[in-house]
Amino acid sequence: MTDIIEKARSKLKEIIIEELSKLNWPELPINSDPPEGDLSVICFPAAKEMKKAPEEIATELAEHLLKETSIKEIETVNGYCNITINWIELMPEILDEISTENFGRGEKKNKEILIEHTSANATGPLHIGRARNPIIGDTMARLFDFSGYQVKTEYYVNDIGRQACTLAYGIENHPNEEGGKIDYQLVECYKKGTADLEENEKAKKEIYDLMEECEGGVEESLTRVNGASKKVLEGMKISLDRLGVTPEIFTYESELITSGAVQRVVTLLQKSSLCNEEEGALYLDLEEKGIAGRNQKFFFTRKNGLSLYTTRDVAYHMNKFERCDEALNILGEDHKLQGKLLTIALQEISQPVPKSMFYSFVSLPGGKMSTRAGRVVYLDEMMDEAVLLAKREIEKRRKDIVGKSLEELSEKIGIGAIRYNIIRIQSDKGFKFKWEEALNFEGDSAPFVMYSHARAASILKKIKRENNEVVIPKELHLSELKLIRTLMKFPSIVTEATERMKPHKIPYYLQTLSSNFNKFYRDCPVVETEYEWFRKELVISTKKVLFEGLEILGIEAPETM
RNA sequence: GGGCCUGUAGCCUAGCCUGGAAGGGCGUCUGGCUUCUAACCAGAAGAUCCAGGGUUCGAAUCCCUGCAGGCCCGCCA
Repeated sequence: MTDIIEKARSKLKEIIIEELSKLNWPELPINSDPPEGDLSVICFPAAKEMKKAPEEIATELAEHLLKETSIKEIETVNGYCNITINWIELMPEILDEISTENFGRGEKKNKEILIEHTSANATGPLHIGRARNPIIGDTMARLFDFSGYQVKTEYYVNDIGRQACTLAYGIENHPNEEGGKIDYQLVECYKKGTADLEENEKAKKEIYDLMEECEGGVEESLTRVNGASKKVLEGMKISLDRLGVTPEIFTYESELITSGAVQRVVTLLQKSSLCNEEEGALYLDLEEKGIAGRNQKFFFTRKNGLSLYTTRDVAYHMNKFERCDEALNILGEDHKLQGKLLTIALQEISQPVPKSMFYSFVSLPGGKMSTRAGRVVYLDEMMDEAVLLAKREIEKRRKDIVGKSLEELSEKIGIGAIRYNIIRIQSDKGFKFKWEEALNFEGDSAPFVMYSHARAASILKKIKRENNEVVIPKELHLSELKLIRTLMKFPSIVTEATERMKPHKIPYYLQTLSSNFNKFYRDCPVVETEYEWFRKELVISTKKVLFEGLEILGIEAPETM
């Protein structure tokens, strides 16, 4: 992506540096993203050497630079020399760039990235703590796609192991037909199964036997357990779908056993020089990898020879890399150590390693989320609340929106608000869930951004003239300048958010863009004015960037609201 | 005990990688809808950037030491 402004900035920087050396002044740092203007020369460092106040240096420098035609104006504040580029002369190029179809989109890369997200144990309905995973994962998938990668999304289903076996046992021994949606229905079976596991020796043995059979690859047992997980998963998928998240591939842990992939990993790990044995169980000694203490022994088989979760995870990643060039995992922070061990194991057998993004947990005002203590907010519940509130808000201000349109719009706004409010927070920051924040429809929120988009759409609808005269104003209104400046940042924001895996950059950017657009349409009338053509171009571009920014967040941008 | 992460106005949050003017939002107070939709806009008040030390002309940002909170430390998943 050619960046006109970046070029203009670099050129101007060179000019400034040249001027400084001509004047025989010390070289000064230049800020390329100052709070005011486009470039800012920081004059403090020269103060001592020149025996002058920074403010005085700034003023003098400004006088020397003013003759430069690419500079629109210079303001000196507290020893900063703030330079505004002459945007008008760049305007034709800028308009060209921001109006291209692919503005902000990364060039097509011939790289397939597989993003694994959610992968929650299929034992019951998703709650809002877990909801952070699909929202981050889906947003990253959209970001990578927008940046030009070929993206696949995948949900890893842990359909063997204690939880899955307990579920299968629960369904068979405590059938339940009540409770509506299937994941709510079956979680009751799971709860009863868990109670049995804890209190009833016979049940415990049955569940542990089932686990062993699964790990050992007994087909009938695998089918039983996999079937149970799949049922609950159906319910979870409905919730995810409503959130706008639809993982493309579901990979089942059991498949890794039946395909022999796990066994192959065990064989590979056995050949490692780090491999040791203790009472028949195999482990890697990680001392030389800098891991000491309790985690030093990384077991990959049990004394009965069966595999462990991490062993299967190694197999899973080898399987993944047969299907992609890069892998990204979205995981809760409780998986950090696990991720580290996985990486070491993969490296030990010369396999590629995945990237990981970890997020902190969501708690409730009463404390940690706990199904047992009845302290949970389900994702479904939250979506219902948000959509209902959105509906009430629409009814308050738009009597003309009714019926199906009302339902659809409420859905877009309610779901959008949730996604926005979760993704806006940096992922390694934990937070307490509060209804009033989750349901915020003002300020830094999805509806705020959506509203700006709808206003842009509305302005465009009011433009009647078709072949407007192309007129670029001789002066830009400050609100126009700030809007254009913000628009031009979009490509670099997308790149940064993708590459540094910081999806929260997008809502932050959209908030700023919306805010600048709102000020623009307050200050600069568009319809039936001398500058209708020019401003219409700005509105079109803003609308498109808002639309695409929201799309990256998985939020639909309505034409009216 | 060890490891990782977080700490910024009453509340939420950006900035930390790459040092240079503490940015948004909620809430509070004041003002603005006969003029492209007021989910908006303008203005005000509100910050010892967890504490202490170090490096630097300059530290929210880098380094060290604490403190507080979260997460992890099984031949579980």
